[in-house]
Amino acid sequence: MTQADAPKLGRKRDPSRDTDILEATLEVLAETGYDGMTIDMVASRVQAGKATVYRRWASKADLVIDAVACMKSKVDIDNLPDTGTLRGDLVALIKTPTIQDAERRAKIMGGLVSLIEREPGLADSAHRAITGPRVAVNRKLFQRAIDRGEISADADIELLSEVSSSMVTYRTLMLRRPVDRAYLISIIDGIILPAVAKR
Amino acid sequence: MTQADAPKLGRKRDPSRDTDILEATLEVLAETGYDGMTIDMVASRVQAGKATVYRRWASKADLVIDAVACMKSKVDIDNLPDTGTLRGDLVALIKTPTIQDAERRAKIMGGLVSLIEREPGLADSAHRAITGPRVAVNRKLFQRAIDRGEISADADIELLSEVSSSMVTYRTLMLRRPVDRAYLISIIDGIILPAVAKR
DNA sequence: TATATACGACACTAAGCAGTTTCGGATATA
DNA sequence: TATATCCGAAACTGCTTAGTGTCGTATATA
Repeated sequence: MTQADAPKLGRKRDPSRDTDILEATLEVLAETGYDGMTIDMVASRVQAGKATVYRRWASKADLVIDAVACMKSKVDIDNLPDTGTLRGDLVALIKTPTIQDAERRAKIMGGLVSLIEREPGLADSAHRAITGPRVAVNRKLFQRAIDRGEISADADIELLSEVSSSMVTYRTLMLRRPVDRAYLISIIDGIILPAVAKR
Repeated sequence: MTQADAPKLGRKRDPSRDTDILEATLEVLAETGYDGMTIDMVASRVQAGKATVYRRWASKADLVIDAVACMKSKVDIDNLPDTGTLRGDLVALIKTPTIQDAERRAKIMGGLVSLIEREPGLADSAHRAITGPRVAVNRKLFQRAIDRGEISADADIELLSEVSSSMVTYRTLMLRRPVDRAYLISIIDGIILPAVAKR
């Protein structure tokens, strides 16, 4: 009953094409932005025809929205480092693949700006899929530090959790300067930790 | 000699059309972004013909780049408030027109993302014209606070000066949430001031 | 084996837009 | 007054691209 109207005859759809196309969509989106991206760029990147794309998604906007919604978080929030100090935890999350992922997410976010302008409802789900997971990780690390009495209990955790995402996005999209280990460390040591220190 | 090849005959160009068109360009850019903007939108907004635009700028990109470069800073860095405390100075800069200007600049910056992608050299001048002035103001206020011994002398002034611009831009473009007085105050009291406090 | 659908490839349509040209009228010089 | 340039308006060209349709082929059911 779950597939009541599923076709019984004919060649089956290849589900691996779905994920291939969604992944290619994110790549092109990060490289050229929504307006610069064409369906042909996406299709040809995975050796597919446009028809194969339009058989699955009704429009370019639908494809992009779905691709963003299907993004997976790179960091497992249920298996975070626990070094005993907030600084140790934050620094432990700075690894080459994590940095690259952060830049990639910033570029995807930038590619979405013009689409969000036209579909404001997308802002929420975009944030939830792209930067939300990292903000949630920070929030959890801060809360843990408060619970163990390491940092000020009345720190504005919500706002502080968004600092690194905001600054990485800004640096990547607007300043076009590289996000490297030294920059992320300077955010931790120059802003985050001083701001939460007990006094 | 300065106008050696200036035409002697015929109707003169109306210089007021230049500024009208540049101003309209920034408006449309903030509203629809670079890719969504058409020359007709800009021209018709100030009751001009496309030919009048193309007589002055060779291309859409040239027009936008010039419009951004000609942006004026809303805050006069040589006439900053001096309340005696860093918090007082920062709060004194939060006025309705300043907030609106900050949101407008964020949207212009967002509208430029796709153009910057194609012309990376633009990133520098865009930052200098749009958010640079506000960062410079913060830097000056911080330096003054250090000079009077109010805040920690080894605070990372450069980074801290960029915090508010980063977060306002992020909130406006990505989260699409309003930037109001309460939000700006929370940045000051929840991040900036705690981070620079002497200990 | 007959039928129905998916596939990649590609031709095709329709719309939007950058940039050019043309027009009648206005404004400057000589 | 003759000439040259500007103006707003609008027609026009050329290109790009979203989305559709078609083709020959591959793969599923019955």
